[in-house]
Amino acid sequence: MSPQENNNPGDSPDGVALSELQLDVMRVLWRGEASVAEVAAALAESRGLAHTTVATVLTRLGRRGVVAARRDGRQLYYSPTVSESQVRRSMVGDLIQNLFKGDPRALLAHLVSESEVAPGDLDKVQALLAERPGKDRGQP
Amino acid sequence: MSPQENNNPGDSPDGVALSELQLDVMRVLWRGEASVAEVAAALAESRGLAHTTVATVLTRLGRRGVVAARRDGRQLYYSPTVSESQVRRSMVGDLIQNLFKGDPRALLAHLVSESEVAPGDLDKVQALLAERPGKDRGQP
DNA sequence: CGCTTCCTACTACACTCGTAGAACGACAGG
DNA sequence: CCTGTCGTTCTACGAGTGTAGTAGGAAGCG
Repeated sequence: MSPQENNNPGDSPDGVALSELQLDVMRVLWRGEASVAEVAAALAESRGLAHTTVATVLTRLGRRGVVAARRDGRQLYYSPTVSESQVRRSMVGDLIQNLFKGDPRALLAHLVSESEVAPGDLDKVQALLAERPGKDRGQP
Repeated sequence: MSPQENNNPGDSPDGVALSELQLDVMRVLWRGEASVAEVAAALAESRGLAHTTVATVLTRLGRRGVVAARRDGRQLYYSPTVSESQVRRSMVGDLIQNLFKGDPRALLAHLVSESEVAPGDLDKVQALLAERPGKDRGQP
């Protein structure tokens, strides 16, 4: 399969659930386009992966349409086709659906009761978000 | 494998990540001990599963130590060995770790910026939690 | 020009999950 | 007593994942 046109006709992945490794890889790509070697290098510290492993992961992500590959010489440069916030939206949504009956406020309650967030935090968050409106909904 | 003593020596599952189906099954058990048939019946509406499928799922959950089986005649009655909030803690924790660099406040920010929770919600949640202190941390 | 090096593509394997059929044993009804 | 019924256990299979080796081609070095 040529990696350029590896996007199946039924593309545009809206339900994007990624594993831990896949997220680690994506996080590298979200910092900018990267070759297999660059991704492998970036993950070398945290995980000692063979670089064919990284290649496999990227190929499979490509098959799922969540990254796109551009060939330059014999090197492949990968870039994400989904933004981080898109993935967050999707995965947090799934979690809320599965674990909190679809009620986001139940998750909030969990956070508070687990002392993960304090009463004052919401104000701060609110203030922060007010400063930079729009944020990064939808990738550039 | 006899389902009574199916708990591996390295037991006590603290990292409990469950799939959607597994959660559906657990939700039934959290309402009280149930046989395979009862679980299958409870899920019959939402999912048309063969009851051997349910049996398989329960067996596998048993192997992982998240449910315990009690035999009565030739029937097996399953009950959870982990509480719902334990699972929530674990899975929300994972999500925060993987998607929000371990910062719970980043998840809160996401919730707010996605308009999943409104500014006033935290107060309500807080009030609710104040009424019933302790809640159900750790199963009975 | 030939050999080493680097990269991708293919293949492989162990494991989990969703899903379910087949086999087998026990119990109840005629 | 024999046979059907019901429940568990075993086996199976396709898909996805983590992980990596091998093959094959291009590119550079001497």
